[in-house]
Amino acid sequence: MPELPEVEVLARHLAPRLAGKRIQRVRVLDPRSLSRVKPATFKRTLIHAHFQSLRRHGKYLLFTMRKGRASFPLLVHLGMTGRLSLSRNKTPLARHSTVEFGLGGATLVFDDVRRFGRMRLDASPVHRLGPEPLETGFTVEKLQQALGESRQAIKVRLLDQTVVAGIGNIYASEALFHARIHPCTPSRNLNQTQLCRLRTAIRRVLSEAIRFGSTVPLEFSGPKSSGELFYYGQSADDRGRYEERLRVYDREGNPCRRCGVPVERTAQAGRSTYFCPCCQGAQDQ
DNA sequence: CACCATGTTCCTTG
DNA sequence: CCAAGGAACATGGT
Repeated sequence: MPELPEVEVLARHLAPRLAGKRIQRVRVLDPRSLSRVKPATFKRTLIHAHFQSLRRHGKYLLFTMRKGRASFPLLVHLGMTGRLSLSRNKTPLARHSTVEFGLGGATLVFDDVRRFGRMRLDASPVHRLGPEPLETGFTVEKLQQALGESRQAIKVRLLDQTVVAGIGNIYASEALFHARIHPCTPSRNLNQTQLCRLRTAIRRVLSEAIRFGSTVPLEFSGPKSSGELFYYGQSADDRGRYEERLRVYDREGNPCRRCGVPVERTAQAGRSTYFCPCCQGAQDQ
């Protein structure tokens, strides 16, 4: 589920609810969800620690924990299917729970079907990330500088987290559609106009998704019922609204919403790319 | 059974 | 050095 927008929405949801909360219990149900730290160390370090702050960096959630006078990081990456939910119940809607934090009255659950998500106690991966696309400093010059002189296809380049932080497979295709750039264009061939459109398109698709409440429809069932439950929505209504917003992703063979020509799918770096052959025609220049 | 999947990392080949 | 491709990780949906 998670690209930058989902992680951002999740961070905004959790930050105020976790602030100041103290971890009373740590359960590691699957040690594969931990990276570079043994379960015993993980538990010993986090037990009795407080949540101090939470920030998103790319697709990472960076929690700053506090224990006594010392602060330390807790870094979470959701992988493909990771979810974090805060629940009052003892049995949250988590069928594949791998790590749980007992907070006294609530439980923070890390649920991850495919188990590509990771938790760790160092923030080093954050330092390798490229610029944050939604920050004011993300100018055309910054984007150009980040792309460098690479001949790599722009779609593949956008998935590189050291180039720009937080763009995933869905928004790479979506941004290139809005920028009217063919996904196979060598990135160094992009002219000033295209770079300008690309910058705008990236910021547009990401911020629209955040505004929407996230792309893979997020659902807050909490405010109505338990008050603290959070998970990705499943309703057909949510999915419908979500899919309506996508212009090309997962729409192979369907008419382009702009010109009506069938959307095409191709594979790049082992992943699907969707584009409109008419609106995103030329791959040179 | 085959193929696909919102992510990252590592390795090999050209 | 760069780019591309594949595999690995693990599980579920179609």
